[in-house]
Amino acid sequence: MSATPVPLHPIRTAARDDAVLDALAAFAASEGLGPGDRLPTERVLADRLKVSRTTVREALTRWEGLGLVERRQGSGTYLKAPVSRDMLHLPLTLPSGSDLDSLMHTLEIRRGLEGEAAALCALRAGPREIALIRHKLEVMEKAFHERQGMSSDEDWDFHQAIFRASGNPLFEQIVAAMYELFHRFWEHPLGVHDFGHASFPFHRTLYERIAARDPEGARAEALKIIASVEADLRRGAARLDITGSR
Amino acid sequence: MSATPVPLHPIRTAARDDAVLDALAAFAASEGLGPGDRLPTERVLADRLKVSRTTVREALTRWEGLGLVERRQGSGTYLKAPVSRDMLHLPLTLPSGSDLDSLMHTLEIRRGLEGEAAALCALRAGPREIALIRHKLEVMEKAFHERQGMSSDEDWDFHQAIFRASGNPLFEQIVAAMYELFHRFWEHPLGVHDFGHASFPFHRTLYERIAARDPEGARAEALKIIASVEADLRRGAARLDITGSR
DNA sequence: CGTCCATAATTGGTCCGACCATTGGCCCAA
DNA sequence: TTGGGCCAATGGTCGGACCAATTATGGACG
Repeated sequence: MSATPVPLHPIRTAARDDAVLDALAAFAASEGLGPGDRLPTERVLADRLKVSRTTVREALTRWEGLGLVERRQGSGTYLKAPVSRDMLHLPLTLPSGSDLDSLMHTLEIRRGLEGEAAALCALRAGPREIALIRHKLEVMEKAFHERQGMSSDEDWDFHQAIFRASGNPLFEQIVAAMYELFHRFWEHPLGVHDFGHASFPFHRTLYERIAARDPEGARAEALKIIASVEADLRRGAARLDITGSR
Repeated sequence: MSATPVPLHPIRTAARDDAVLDALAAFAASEGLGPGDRLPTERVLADRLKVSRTTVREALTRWEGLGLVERRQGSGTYLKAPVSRDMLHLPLTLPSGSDLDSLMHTLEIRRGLEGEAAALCALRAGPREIALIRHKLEVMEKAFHERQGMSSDEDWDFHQAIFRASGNPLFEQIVAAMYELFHRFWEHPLGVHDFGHASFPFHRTLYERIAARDPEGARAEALKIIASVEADLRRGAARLDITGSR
């Protein structure tokens, strides 16, 4: 078979659902609708778009499944996330990960991405971004000393600032999903009440390597943080003798 | 804020849709249905489950949006991925730019993940996995020589085999999304008709490092592939003088 | 005047029956 | 064997109806 350079997209004859979502995204953009805002009722949409309510509902159902929208019976349909006409929806489906392996898997992804993001951040961050990262670091350190332990929120704010300074929005979104995945099954620190403690000093060294515009140094420090969390996780797992089942 | 150990699942007022999906997942499990298999007609499901076809359709629409299922009018509804009652779906919405920067962003993600996956693969792959990777490599090399150039499909098959051998299903899913994001705006090789050509030899060296159980060597070879594609992309962009807009 | 509660209107959730568009198999003829 | 045309099956859309939860309304009562 000879090469077929053209992907030959299958022709979409019926794209009514997609058309509804496109129109809705355009509407949200023109109206400046953001998360929390309420969008028109299904009946209004059906009337305005000249389609049946069934079609509107099918379209909204898809957005609901993607977590973009929340429907409240008797109240209305509300935006949960910013929507746009050209967005890529990446549904990650994985076997119910309440076991140690799944937690480790999220850390493996983070190991790859956090190192890369830190390196890129050291290359691209401007003075303003570096100042912001420093600020987040200080907030985190303050919270650490006050509460005698790592604080998830402040810790995430710090990492988030680094991702944003990397100039690549994909880092933040993917790692945010890993964070959520991780915390969904990490309600208790597995009996290790100083969980994450060991990773604390590396946050400052990571900041220093970024401020020094040292990509490889920053990457190394970021990897230390992940390795430290991994070690804590293994420690807690060994203590609780987690075997894999929920 | 103090720790709130209980996730507090939002109250599910209406669980009819979910009940349908649960029943369908159970059915798929009992029948041993896998990807590619066709599942019962909407009308049959509605009759069997004692719900209306509308409800069945809403449920299937959610699965369709999650990419678990594919509907073909006039033919039926087919499984695209293994489904299970307790499976975690983490929808991820990414801004999909159509400019050069976005293409580069996907490569930055791949740089982090492919290196990590290659290293893990070298650590964990068993003889069977390594044999499969070798086979995919040979298929790719054969296609390369026959068509005088890289072939996307065979190339992806090779990388996919590596991801699967890494033991972490997240790698394949995330990078698959990056692939899609990349190819969505890369119909033509930007005028570089030997696009990807330079990355060809590194595929074999990558395989050799994996077969030798050399994690860091495998990581290095994987990074060479990404760097090569990046260089090609910059080359094509420079030629076409792409400035960012589509 | 303000508060409280029953009532009505609004809105999403489900159901039904019908029809359309596409697909795929079947049969028959060239 | 091949080709075309017919036809049943299947997903897609439609309109209308009713149910359930929520919210707004407005009057009664302290």
